Parts: sequence; C-alpha cells; structure tokens
Amino acid sequence: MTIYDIAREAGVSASTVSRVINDKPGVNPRTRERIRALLEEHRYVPNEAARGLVTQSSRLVGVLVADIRNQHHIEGAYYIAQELAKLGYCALVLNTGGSDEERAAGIRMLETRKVEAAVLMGSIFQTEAVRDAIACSLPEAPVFMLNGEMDLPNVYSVLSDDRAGTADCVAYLAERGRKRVAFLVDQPTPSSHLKQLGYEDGAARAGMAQLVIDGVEGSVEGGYAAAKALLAQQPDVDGLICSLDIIACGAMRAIADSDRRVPQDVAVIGTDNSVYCDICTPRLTSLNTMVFESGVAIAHKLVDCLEGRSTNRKTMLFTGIVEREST
Amino acid sequence: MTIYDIAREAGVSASTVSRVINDKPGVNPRTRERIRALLEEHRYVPNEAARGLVTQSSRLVGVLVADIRNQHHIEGAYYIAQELAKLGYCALVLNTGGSDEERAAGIRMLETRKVEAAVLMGSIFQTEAVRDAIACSLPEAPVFMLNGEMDLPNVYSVLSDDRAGTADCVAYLAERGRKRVAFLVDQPTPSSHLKQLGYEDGAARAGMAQLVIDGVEGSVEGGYAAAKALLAQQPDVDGLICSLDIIACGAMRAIADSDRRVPQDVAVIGTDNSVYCDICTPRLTSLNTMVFESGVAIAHKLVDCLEGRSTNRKTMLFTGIVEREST
DNA sequence: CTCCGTATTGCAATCGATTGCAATATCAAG
DNA sequence: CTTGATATTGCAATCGATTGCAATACGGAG
Repeated sequence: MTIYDIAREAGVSASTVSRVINDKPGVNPRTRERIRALLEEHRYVPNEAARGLVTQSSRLVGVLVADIRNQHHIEGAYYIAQELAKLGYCALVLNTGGSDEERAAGIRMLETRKVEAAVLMGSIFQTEAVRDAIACSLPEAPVFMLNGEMDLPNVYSVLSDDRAGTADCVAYLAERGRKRVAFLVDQPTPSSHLKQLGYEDGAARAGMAQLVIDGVEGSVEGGYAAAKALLAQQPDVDGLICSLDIIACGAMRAIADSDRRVPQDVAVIGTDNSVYCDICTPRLTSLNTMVFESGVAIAHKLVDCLEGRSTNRKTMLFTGIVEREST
Repeated sequence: MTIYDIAREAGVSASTVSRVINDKPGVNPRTRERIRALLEEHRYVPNEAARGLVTQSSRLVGVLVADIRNQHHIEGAYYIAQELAKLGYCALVLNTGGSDEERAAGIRMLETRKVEAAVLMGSIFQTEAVRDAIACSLPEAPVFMLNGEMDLPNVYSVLSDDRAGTADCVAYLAERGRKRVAFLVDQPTPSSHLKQLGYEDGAARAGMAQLVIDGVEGSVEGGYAAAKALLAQQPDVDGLICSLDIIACGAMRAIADSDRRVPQDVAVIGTDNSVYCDICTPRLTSLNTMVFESGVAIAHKLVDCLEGRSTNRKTMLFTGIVEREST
C-alpha cells in the first residue's frame, strides 16, 4: 500500500496524498478528510526508506554498546531509545564486540544506515581507531560519549568523576580507621584506569601504602580467586576497593571463606552501585558512578541537539558513596 | 559520495559502478579494478535506504524486548544481533513498554522500517493485540516468539517447558523431605502463569497442600516483604519456589532475618537461573529455563528462514534444575 | 460576462541505488 | 574487408516518497 495506491483510489495525485500525510496546507478540507479516511482504512504506513531518501533524513539514532554485561549501559541504551521514540526517532542499538575493528565497523554501519546522531556507551570507545572512524564516517552528526572525551567538534561528553570518586572511597575507609586498603582492578579499560588513579590519589593523600591487584577477571570467580590470593599473602588487609561490583561480590565470599567478617575484619566497597549491591550478603557499599543518570542526561542532550537547541559539549556528573552493610 | 560521483570520476556509468559494488559479472577486469580503487579511495559506503527501496529488502530484523529488567532477554537479543550481523543483517532492537498499545506500536514501527523478520522476546507478547498487529503489519515476515505461541502461519516458537520444570522443582523438594512448599509469584504474565500451573501440578502429584502468594513485586524488596509475611503466617513452611530469582534473593534475606537457615530450615529455588544465583548468599538453586539457549536457537532458526531453508515451527527446550547451596 | 486573486491540485524532478535490454566495442575467422 | 559472436557498457525505468512551480478551478467584484 503506497501513496500511489491511495491516490488512485481517492482520484487525486500522489502529491495531494503526501500533503495530507504530512499535515501540509494547500488541500481542500473535504479532500483531506476523504484521504484521511482511506489512509486509515488501508492502515497506510509510510516507507521510511523512501521518505528518508528524498528528505535526506533517517530519523535514526545509532547507539553502540560494547559490553553487554554492563547492566547500566544496557538500561541507559534502552532509556535513550525510549526518549527518542517519543520524538519520532528510532534507536538503532548495535552491540560491538571487544576489538577496535568491530567498534569501527559499528560506526561504519551507522554511516550506511545514515543515522542522524550516535551514542557510544562506555569509556571503551575512547580510542584512536574510533576517533578516526568518527572523523571519517560521521564528521557532522552529533556523537555522544558516555565516560569519554574526544577532540572532535561534533563529539559531546557526559562523564562522571570516577577518579575523584574512587579517591573518596579510600578517604572514606581511612576515616573509619582502616590502615591497609587494597584495590582489585579488572582488565584495563579507560574507566578502570581512572579508578586506579583515584585509588592512588586517595592512598597517597591518606598516607597509606598502595596495594593494587590488577588483571582480575570480571566475574564472581575472578574476584573470589584474587581476594583469596591477596588475603593469603597480605593477611593484614582490612579494606578492599574493587573496580567492579561483581568482583567485590566474589571477594566478599573469599573473605568469608577465610574466616574473616565483612565489614568488621575487612570492609569492601564496589564502584558501580549496580543491582548486585542489594543481592549479595552483606549488601555492598558502592560508589554511584551515575552511569544510569548519565544515560538520562545523554538522552536529553541528544534530543536538544536534534531539535536544534545548543548544549554544552561536556557534562560532568558527581559521584557519591552509597553506604550499605559491607563497610 | 554516491555511485554517480564515482561513475563520473571513473568515466563510466552508474550501472557499471553498481555491478562492481555487487560483484556482478559483465565488467572489464581492468575497469573493475579502477573502480574498486576509487571506491576504496573515497571510502564509498552504499546508502542502504536507496538500495532497499529498489531491491525491496532492508536487511533489517526487528527485535522487540518488553522487559529490560530481564537480563536473559537482553543477552539473547544481543546474541541474535551478533549472529545476524555476521550475515549482513542489522538488528533493530526496540524496547516496548508494558502496555499492549506500546507493543502493537512497536510492531507497526517494524513495518515502517520494512524489517524482513521479527523476534519477540518473552511470553508477554502472547496477546490478542499483538496477534492482530502481526496479522496486519507483518503478515508475511517470519516472526519468532520466545516462550510463546500464536496461531499464525508465519509465527515460529521456541519455548521451554516451564510448567513441567516448575513441577520438577516441587518434586525435587518433596523427595528431599520438604512437607510444606510455598510458591511466590510476581505480577501475572503468561510465563509466571505457566510456572504457577507447574507448581500446582507438582504439589498435587506430591500430595502436598498448595500455598501460593501472588502479586509479589519483582524485586529484592518485594521478595523480602512477601516472604516475611508468609513466614509470620505460616511458620511451618520449609520450602519455597519463586517465579523470579530476584524474588528468591529477597526471600532468602527474609528467612535469615526470621532466624531460620537456608537450606536447613527452608529450602529455596528460583526459576530463572540468572546471574543473581551466584551472587546471593547462599548461592541459589534455580531452574534453568533456557532463556539464553532459546535466544541462540532463535538466531539460528531465523537465519535458516532468511536464507530460504525451512525450519520446524515449534521448538521445545527442556529445563533442568541447577543445584547450588540454597537446597 | 470578464477579470483577477486565491484556493486546490497535478506535473515532473529528485533522492541513490538496481537491472533488463539495447547499443557499441572488440576480435577472430572466413 | 566483411561478418558474426562475444564482451563491455550505457540507457532508462523503477522503487516510494517529497516539493517547487505551473496549471486549473472557483468565487466575487466590477
């Protein structure tokens, strides 16, 4: 069912039908009603591809998510999709794998689909290859980065101050009398690197020795194994900060298995404030890195851009420690 | 950069360029190479909208996800997207809200984007309104339902036998000497209803009195509150089956707060086998309802359909209890 | 009854591809 | 130097919309 079919049946030209569909003036009210009825009757839906071809617009926004394990990113992506849908835009949510190639391919895919804007969920997109791909494929479209920055005029940033936040975690434990606070960090990503820097800042400021275990696998088992080894080697550890909540969950289990209590013997803090915090026992104190709130902020700024309003290129959200039972 | 730009620069017609792009025969090898080089040099990417208009294909598959809280559905959706990407298809992942209207609107959106197939993640799509929307908007395209069936020739189903699985859970507890097993169920959905029927089957078969608490909020707090109330009223409960793992997590906390031990005093089983199972303490025994595996199966069957191979309209996956510490 | 302004409507080009068929080029054989 | 077969290439229509401009219809004033 195309506008030509409708036009034939209504005894008018396609132009007139198009004017009715797009609520444009210059159509006799009676004709308009007649066509409206036909449109309704045949449940006409426009072909977005054809429409986009002539209007040079797709009403599509690309959302790239790298880590599907990150509940926050996914929820953020869906929130963005929802907000956009309200405005008649459609989110093209793509998951890109772990490599730079795949991420660049994702951006090229957005180009062939002619998206009008893009969102990159996560600091993992902050690489040279992605920068080049954006400069090549989306030099005009507004691109929003979550937790990342890029020196391109069309790239906007929404980030949370994870470095300061993690430093705050160290200070928080130091104030509560912890003397030896270790840091468990997963595979290096820009985000985990920031957290590590924050840990180092905090430890230096508190005059505390630094103890970093890196390369921890991002799973309950990974956290368990790392914490078990740590406690065996450094039995005097009385505080633990983890770059992922899920690692903290595994670590707490290891602590319990080593006949220590959380938080009395070892206090534990995660840095995601994820749903896991309320599920594990004891409930996990965690740094709210505002990932979800960032998604909300991105959706709003994106819509501002798309509707021609201006927005500042960088938005910083402040973190906060959410105290639960593990400290 | 369009094929016309390339054609002009190469001194040939657009047809020739198109033949090169699509690897079609009938082009002088030397010309072909020259055009290939130009394509590369200008990083030509085809406009999918224009291509789709003439070929009447979009290489787009719509994936509708209703409940973003369901980690399985999201992972499944991403897995599907990944498989499709390998074959040159692009997944249009849409989240539809809670109402029938929104779900029907999602299907209509798929129609305007001219998707070649659709996937509905979850039993929640098994409604009359969705059926009508499919019959209207996607009467030809293959539609895959996860955990749902529909009497339309183009709707395929991949489901897990949750009813039998939940009955197995009751039997499992009965065999281990539990006398009074209750069932906590969330807001009614086709899926939770099946689980409830399974519980009733199992209880009847084991000659056990039935004790169903329904309308439980699907959260840790919801499970906590429901279990707390239950234990106060029915102190003799020694087994608990929950329609959602997250409810089971809350329930285990309530049991601990009521000075009972899991599993010694009350055994608990969830019915999602989600990531939460390994995070809570004690680790939660749960029914693997194969949601993730179903996603995999759907991806494969979808690709079969798209490539012209035939598949059976209904695939049943069998559930299994994954034993952990809560039983 | 003519003329003019305004309200409707349609024509035709355009967007960026694909593709059947006609046209031209190339080359070897006779 | 034809002729015919085959290899390249281009023309033009098509997909389903949108839109500027030209054309027609209508109505009232003179």
